[in-house]
Amino acid sequence: MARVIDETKLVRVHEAAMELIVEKGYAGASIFLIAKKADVSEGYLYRFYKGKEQLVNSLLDNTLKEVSEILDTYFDKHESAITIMEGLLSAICKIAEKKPVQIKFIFVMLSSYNFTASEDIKNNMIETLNKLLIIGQKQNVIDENVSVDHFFTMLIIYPIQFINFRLKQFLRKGTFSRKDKKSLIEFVTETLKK
Amino acid sequence: MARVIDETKLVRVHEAAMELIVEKGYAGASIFLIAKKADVSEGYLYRFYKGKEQLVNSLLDNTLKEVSEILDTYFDKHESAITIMEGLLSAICKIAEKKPVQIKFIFVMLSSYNFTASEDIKNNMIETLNKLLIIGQKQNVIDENVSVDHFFTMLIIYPIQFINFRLKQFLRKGTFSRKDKKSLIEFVTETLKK
Amino acid sequence: MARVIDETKLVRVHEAAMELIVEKGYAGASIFLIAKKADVSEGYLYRFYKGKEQLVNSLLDNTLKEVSEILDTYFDKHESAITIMEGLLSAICKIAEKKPVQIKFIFVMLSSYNFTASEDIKNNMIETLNKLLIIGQKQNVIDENVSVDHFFTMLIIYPIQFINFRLKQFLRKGTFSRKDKKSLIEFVTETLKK
Amino acid sequence: MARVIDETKLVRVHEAAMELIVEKGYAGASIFLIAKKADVSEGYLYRFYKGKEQLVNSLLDNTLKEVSEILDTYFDKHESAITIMEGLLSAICKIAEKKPVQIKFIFVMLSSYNFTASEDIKNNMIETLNKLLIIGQKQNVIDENVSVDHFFTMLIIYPIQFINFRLKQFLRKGTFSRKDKKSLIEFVTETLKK
DNA sequence: TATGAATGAGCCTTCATTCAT
DNA sequence: GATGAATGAAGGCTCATTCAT
Repeated sequence: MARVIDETKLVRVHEAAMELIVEKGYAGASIFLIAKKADVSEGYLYRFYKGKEQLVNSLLDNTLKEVSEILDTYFDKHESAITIMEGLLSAICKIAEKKPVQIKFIFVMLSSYNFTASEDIKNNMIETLNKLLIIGQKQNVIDENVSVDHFFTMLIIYPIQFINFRLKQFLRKGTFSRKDKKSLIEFVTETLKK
Repeated sequence: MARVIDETKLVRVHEAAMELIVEKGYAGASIFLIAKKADVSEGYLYRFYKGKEQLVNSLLDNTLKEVSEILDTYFDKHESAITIMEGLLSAICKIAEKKPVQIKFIFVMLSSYNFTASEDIKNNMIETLNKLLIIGQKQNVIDENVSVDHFFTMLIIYPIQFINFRLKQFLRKGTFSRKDKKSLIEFVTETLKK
Repeated sequence: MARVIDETKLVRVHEAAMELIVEKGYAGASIFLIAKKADVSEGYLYRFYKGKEQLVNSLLDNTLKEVSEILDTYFDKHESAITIMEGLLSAICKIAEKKPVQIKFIFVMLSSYNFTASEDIKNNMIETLNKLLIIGQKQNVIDENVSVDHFFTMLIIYPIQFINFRLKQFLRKGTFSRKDKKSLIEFVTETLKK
Repeated sequence: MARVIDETKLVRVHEAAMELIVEKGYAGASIFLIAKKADVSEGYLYRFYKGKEQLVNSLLDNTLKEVSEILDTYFDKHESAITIMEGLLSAICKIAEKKPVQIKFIFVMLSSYNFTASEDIKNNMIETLNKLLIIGQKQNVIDENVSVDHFFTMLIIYPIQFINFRLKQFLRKGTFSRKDKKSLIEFVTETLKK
């Protein structure tokens, strides 16, 4: 039998790729650098992906899918819109604490005109958010005048941006604390309420 | 007379660079493409910039400076915090209508860990925003609990993101209408108010 | 028993290699493709050959040896030069019908400055052709003025080229029929006669 | 004004490419090696060709066109089929003496299943050869039984093969002398006559 | 023995940058 | 001053080869 596939390796490639893309941008994250950081040969990733672009697209999809699934899970488990929203925000913050690269990666990729989330993930997310908005408005925790666009931007984009400008040290030292988390959740839910 | 011609050329280079970076990303916007689009030779820009990176950094600074100056202008001319904020938001929207490339460019560049606004511009903006926040809270048009971070994210980042996800057609067809403008200004000011 | 299985495998590798080299050239015939076509692992052939180049050299030698041995066989069995030549030409045509890959392979490899027949095979062939030429001239079936060079080119190279330009569809649809065979044998023998 | 194009450079690239392809095959002739041999930068040829394949295709076309044009010239200038054929053969031999690389290059490329002459050149050549065959048969210098296929193979392919097996030193030391030229022309014309 | 996961040298190609004109 | 021909470093990718299993 031939050597067995080392699953750790692929994970290392994923992490190295995300970190380098965040740090140096898509073009700056060369295959050489990614492979070196992941302690893997340059040819390795071509066993799993057709090329660099496919790797990055797959990474973006998986990362967004994670957020999308968190939303779905909360949506399925709970009835209260406020609980769902707080759960989602809390989950996003937890990712920011535990795996800040992921949030940075989403941040970087979402703001590119070259990469977009796959239609499936986008549609699924929009659908759930639509339902959540209606429920929230029925339950009087979201203002009647809030449109889907603002709901989406406020609930998903705003937190990601807020967290990242922290991590990017745009305004102050780059950490995202428990206090920030509380403040963020409150700000978003209050804003949507009215 | 000769000077005038030069100025036009450089402006053409700037516009071409921004358009191409927005469309194809930093790496996709090659010097060849930029020069071609600007109807200028490839070597031309090296008389003014040390290289591509310096050009782009300069572009980002100038674009942000424009926004910063709009803020300063409104801040100097008006006493009412709400008027200043509405003026700023309105100005951002006007840029989005008149020169959408600029807003797209800021959007793309801000969400990159490679490029950052120069310290000067950043500091000046933060200073003014700080003052505005305090005035706004005194005038009871900004909630007491709004921190500088949220104020900045909501007043500057949120509009840019909102506009761009429109233009990027993330949620729906990519236009930014007068109605959107009104809705955006209302949403932001209402949010900050309480 | 185990040996037999091995032999089949190696034969499959040989055939796959020749087919792919003919179809895609030396560089296009990758080890991966050869192994896949032969239903063998990529590492397999390295048990028998030092590398790709050795494999191909060996293949060329074996294929040419086959032709050389046909010539020797006819030469040993028959006295009439015309019978020997016709036998050889007929045998070459038969290969072209039964195993066209072999003829294509010789065609492709002979016209390369990278690969040459091994000295042994070359020398043996030249020796026999020399004898045959002398006999043929004694028997008045080969013109006195025909040199070894022309004899070799006409008897061996010309048929291979003629067949291949047929198969390559250079002039017309790519088949090599019985009529072509007759025409080829006649043309070559007539040419050498006078 | 910018630097002026150095025509010599491109010629050097062409020669280097042909020489290396002859010596090491298409795959062995790397861009690095070609550029080095031509004393040109690696990126140079991409100003004129889209890639390696286009360069080689263009080279093949130009080389074949040269032969094709020689044929046309003789065909237009002379009435006698034997003069035309002798002229063509003589011209091919002259190329072999003056620019042996060209003949070697045609030899190598024609026997590849990956590269073919462009349809235009092929068709033009076949057309002229067809006319020449008919004229030759009318003038009793080409046997009635010679088919187009044999005519083509004998008049074009045979000489190229003969010359190359000389140059390849398959049978003897690799030169192609005046005596060889005479012998070749005689052999081909005699063969076709009867 | 045979496999095929993993490697990394080397390929083709792009493109920021230089500099002769 | 302005051009654009030329460069060559660096990029993405392929594939012959190795070797743990």
